[in-house]
Amino acid sequence: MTRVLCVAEKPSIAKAVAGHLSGGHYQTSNTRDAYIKNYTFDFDFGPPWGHCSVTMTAVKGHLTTVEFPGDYKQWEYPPPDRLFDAPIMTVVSSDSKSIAKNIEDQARHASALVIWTDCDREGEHIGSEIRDAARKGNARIQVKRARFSNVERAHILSAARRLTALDDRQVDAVSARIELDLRIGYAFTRFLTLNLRPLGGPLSNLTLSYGSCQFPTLGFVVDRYFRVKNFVPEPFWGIKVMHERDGIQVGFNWSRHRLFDRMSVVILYERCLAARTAKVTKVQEKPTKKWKPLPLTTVELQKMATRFLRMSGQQAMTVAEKLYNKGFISYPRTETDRFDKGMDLRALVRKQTQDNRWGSFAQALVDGAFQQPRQGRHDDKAHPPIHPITYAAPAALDDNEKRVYELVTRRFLACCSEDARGMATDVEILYGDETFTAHGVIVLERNYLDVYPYENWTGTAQLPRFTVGERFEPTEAMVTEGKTSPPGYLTEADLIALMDANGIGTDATMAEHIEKIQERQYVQTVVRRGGGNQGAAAADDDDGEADPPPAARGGRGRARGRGSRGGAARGGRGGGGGGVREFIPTSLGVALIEGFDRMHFETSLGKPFLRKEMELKMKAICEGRTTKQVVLHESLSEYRQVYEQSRAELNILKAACRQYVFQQQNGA
DNA sequence: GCAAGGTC
Repeated sequence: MTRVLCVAEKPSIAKAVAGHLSGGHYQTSNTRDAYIKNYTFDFDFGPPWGHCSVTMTAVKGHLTTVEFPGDYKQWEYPPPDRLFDAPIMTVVSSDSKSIAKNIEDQARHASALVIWTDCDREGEHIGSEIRDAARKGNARIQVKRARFSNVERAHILSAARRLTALDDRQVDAVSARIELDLRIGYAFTRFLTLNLRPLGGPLSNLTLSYGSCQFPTLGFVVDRYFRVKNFVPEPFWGIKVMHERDGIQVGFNWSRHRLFDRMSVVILYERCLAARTAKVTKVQEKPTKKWKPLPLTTVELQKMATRFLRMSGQQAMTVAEKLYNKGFISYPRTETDRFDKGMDLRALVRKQTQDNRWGSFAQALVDGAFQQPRQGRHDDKAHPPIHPITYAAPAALDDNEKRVYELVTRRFLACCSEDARGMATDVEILYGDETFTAHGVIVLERNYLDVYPYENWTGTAQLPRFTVGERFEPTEAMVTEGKTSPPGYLTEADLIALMDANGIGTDATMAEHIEKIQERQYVQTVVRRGGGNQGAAAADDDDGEADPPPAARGGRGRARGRGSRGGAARGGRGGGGGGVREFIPTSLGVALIEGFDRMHFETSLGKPFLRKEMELKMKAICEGRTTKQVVLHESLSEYRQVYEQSRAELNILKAACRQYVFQQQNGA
């Protein structure tokens, strides 16, 4: 009988796959790693192997790391730029030695290896690490790869019978990323630390790290900080028309919205008054919907947790992982916002009917209100959207777990119900030469909103009846006055959204990068008082719309408008109390980003473009348009130039540090 | 002492 070794990316997948392949009949043995078990059973893979004796085990993510040889471990010598072409070694990481040994031992008895890692790039690379470990035990072992995107029984069984090869292009793409991150991260970290420490003061014992993800993340925080700081409010004027009918006050908004010239507005306003009556030119009533949310991804989970649960993204992930390990929710690291057609979602809804908060809602879905969730455009081909797996009674969870579980479950139930429905009315009037509009909505069916308190349908006022062609004299018309307002500092939800949009980090690491730049003392958080607003501009004009900052973009250096809030209370990690945490850079963070921005680079290190470029190059390797060797060569010579120039213009960076960190007033 | 990516 052919002996086959199967290896998954994590213990939970090994267990699930072993369960499906064996039909639940497997033997379990412990390994020297507390979390990893070997499962043995028989399985028929179909031709050519047929009936096999199988051992299924797992790794815990990457088995190996890369490092420099011993003579590059000192910081003082050789100089940091030697790290661009120093040799590097791939070694089994210290906490994975026994796992690698287990695979090596098991491979000795097997003639084939089947890799069951996640179907994403990193998973492909982990597969290659498993392959290397197995070949140490058995150089001639045949290597196959199973491709699966969830752990449903039928899907796993069919994956086992359609084995493919490991995709070495994806392996190469990741190994290029690993090597570049190591060389560039180490080289620039040493460069910054060694060169800026001599400035003394707070710099003398800090580690000034550079990383392809942490620096752009810092860059976002600094960028927003300057947009707030340099914001110059601009006054504007508008016209508002009010009319009362059937006991309802209707506010009509000016179609020109607002103008930045007072005299023009006054003239237009006087023409309105001169006309005395307004004429109704359009009345439109039509059914409208508020769409239910998309299935939950990691990025969305983190954004929601920071907004509604007063947790940091990092905390939310820790809690979600606990819930996952207890089997209550699905894998919490996913980019996928569409459910696989084959999944039995109704069965998952049914498990929630026993709850006394959302049970009756779930029951109504089971009884016929169920709707297939919307399909988003993202699919990582590795994991389904985050959803509850089994019912968790409140008593089984601690406080934070309860809140995250509730969020995941309510989101899931909302996804499986109907969009909210309403009737929208639009009325347009002509008053003088000016057009005004009023908009009203009545909510007819709340549907998903009943189970989803995180959203509301606002502006839901009913309009009184108007008829096309009728004339009326408005109860009131006035000139309004306001000024543009600055954006708020970045909230964690904003920051996560920016990282996501720019491809900085992965769903699993974004929260870590945010932690890292705090640990490095590049940024700090302050608590904005006044509650759960979402970091959008708090508009002080009277029509409730946020204004983009007009003049300030890019115009750094002119310090006007709101000043730094550096003296405000330091944000506690635990959230607590009211208020949303906002990120502001420290003087050190500003100095580093400003320093690099003032150097004469095509693309500054503080901007997200370099990481984006790396992403594109990885994609090109995967698609066979270039190779790992070419990418490494190109990127390293590019970064070597950046390094050379940074060294040549070091005085600019130092000047920025003196200016911001030491508050001295001489620029570059 | 230094990166980013997996996972527990």
